[in-house]
Amino acid sequence: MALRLYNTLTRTKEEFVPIDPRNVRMYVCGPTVYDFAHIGNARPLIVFDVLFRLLKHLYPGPGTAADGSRVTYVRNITDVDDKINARAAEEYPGLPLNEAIRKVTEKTEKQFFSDVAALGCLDPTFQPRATEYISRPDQPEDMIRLIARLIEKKNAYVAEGHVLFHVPSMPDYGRLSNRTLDEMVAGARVEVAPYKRDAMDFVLWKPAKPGEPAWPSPWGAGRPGWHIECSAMAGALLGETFDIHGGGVDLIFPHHENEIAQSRCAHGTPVMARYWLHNGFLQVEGEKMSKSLGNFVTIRDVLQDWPGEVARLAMLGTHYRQPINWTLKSLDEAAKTLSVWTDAASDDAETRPADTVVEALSDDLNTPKVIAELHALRGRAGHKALGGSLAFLGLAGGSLAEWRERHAPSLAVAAEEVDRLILSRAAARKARNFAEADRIRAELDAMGVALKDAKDPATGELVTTWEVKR
RNA sequence: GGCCUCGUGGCGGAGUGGUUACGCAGCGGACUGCAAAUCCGUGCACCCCGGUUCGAUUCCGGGCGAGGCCUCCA
Repeated sequence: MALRLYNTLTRTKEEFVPIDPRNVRMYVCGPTVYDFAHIGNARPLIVFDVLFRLLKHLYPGPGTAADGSRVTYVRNITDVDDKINARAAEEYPGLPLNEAIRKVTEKTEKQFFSDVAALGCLDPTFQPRATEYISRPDQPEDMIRLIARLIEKKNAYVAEGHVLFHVPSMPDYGRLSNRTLDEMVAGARVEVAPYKRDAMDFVLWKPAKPGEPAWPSPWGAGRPGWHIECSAMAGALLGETFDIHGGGVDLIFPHHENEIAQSRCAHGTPVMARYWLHNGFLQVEGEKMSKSLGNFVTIRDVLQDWPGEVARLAMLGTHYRQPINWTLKSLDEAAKTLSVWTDAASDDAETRPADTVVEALSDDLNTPKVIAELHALRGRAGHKALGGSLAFLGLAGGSLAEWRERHAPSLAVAAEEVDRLILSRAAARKARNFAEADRIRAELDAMGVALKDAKDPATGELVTTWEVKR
């Protein structure tokens, strides 16, 4: 079955045809490591992890990717940025800035890795750090060489220690975000730095202020602009043109537009990536998530209360391009649903995902449809492929079981006491003394114990089980 | 102001030019001494106004409403 993906570049759903089926290549913009990742950050992590899994499934077997498979997935880590500097100075005022920055990035990165793993995401093939690709002679591409090439090709110029990309040098700049230069100039609301030739020009390299981290370059000691990082890392690890580039909708402009400008102009290629995928935004309880509203939710916060698989399922309940409303209710529902599925799948030895699941995913990652298919799978005799499908989707991580165990409310009385009461109730029922039986049931209920009567299908005998009410 | 996305039943959320989404909740039934749990069944929808069409929730135009981008942002 063919994979179809919605391409922002063409605003249509297109059949996915890889450039090289022996090595399908995908790049996704990763985090800037200055603070805990929030639940909005979790969306692209999960969405593109699902796509990664799907690609691996659709392109199985040995290939020419770095790990010998047929899929290469790159998700970068931005570890050089103004926000990092600001945070470092704020958090470790006594330390030299470089040292403080290292502390912030290391700590944040560690937390990030633990967050994504808990959300059931597989490790990407590469997770390059921006600082490692400023100058990188052992790789086919790095930021310094990329910038030098852009200057050489007259797409960039040096001004007051900065290197700037000259936007008008690229005739079809704006294709991804579907806006023309004129429109952008008309809409510009930012004060233009005096050294810019054009208001739209953006920074490739900027001089470091005293005390700030700096790397040597032909244009003086400084640091890279944000956009050039992704162009360099993608170029180094995926080549001049690759298959899929992903990220949040908010990155379309200017980040992805500028990435395209840099990479295409430097390489002289008609496209940077063939398919551009963008996930929609996330709201929390119907409101925009922001620190001022006090509804800022980190992944860590969520994982404190919920298993990663539940958060993942809640996220996949909405199609990735739609806005999603992150609510307690949806988490609660996801927990219930996943519990039911997990119980049903416990005797399912299948390791492959069901065809219907793969089919739904292949239609532009229609995960809500996938969920419907999982419900259908549960209804089917033997639950064939339910377990395999859950594992495939990263929904069988095992922390759900721990969570259910942990959230089973504790009981004030000993289990033996409960068993004793159940026995006397059984005796009362046998004697058709229902008043007494109901009294005992009410007593247990008051203790937080719920009873379930069932007939043993083999013997026809009445069996009473109990559980602690939540 | 420019650009983009979206508007489906009580709620969440797919999809389609004419036949069931699916889940939760509700309702009915089975089971039960009565319940609970479970199972089975089931009602409820396509923002408004025009247009195209034999027929539109689905296509086109307009309106209203929500969100995003244009500045760091997933």
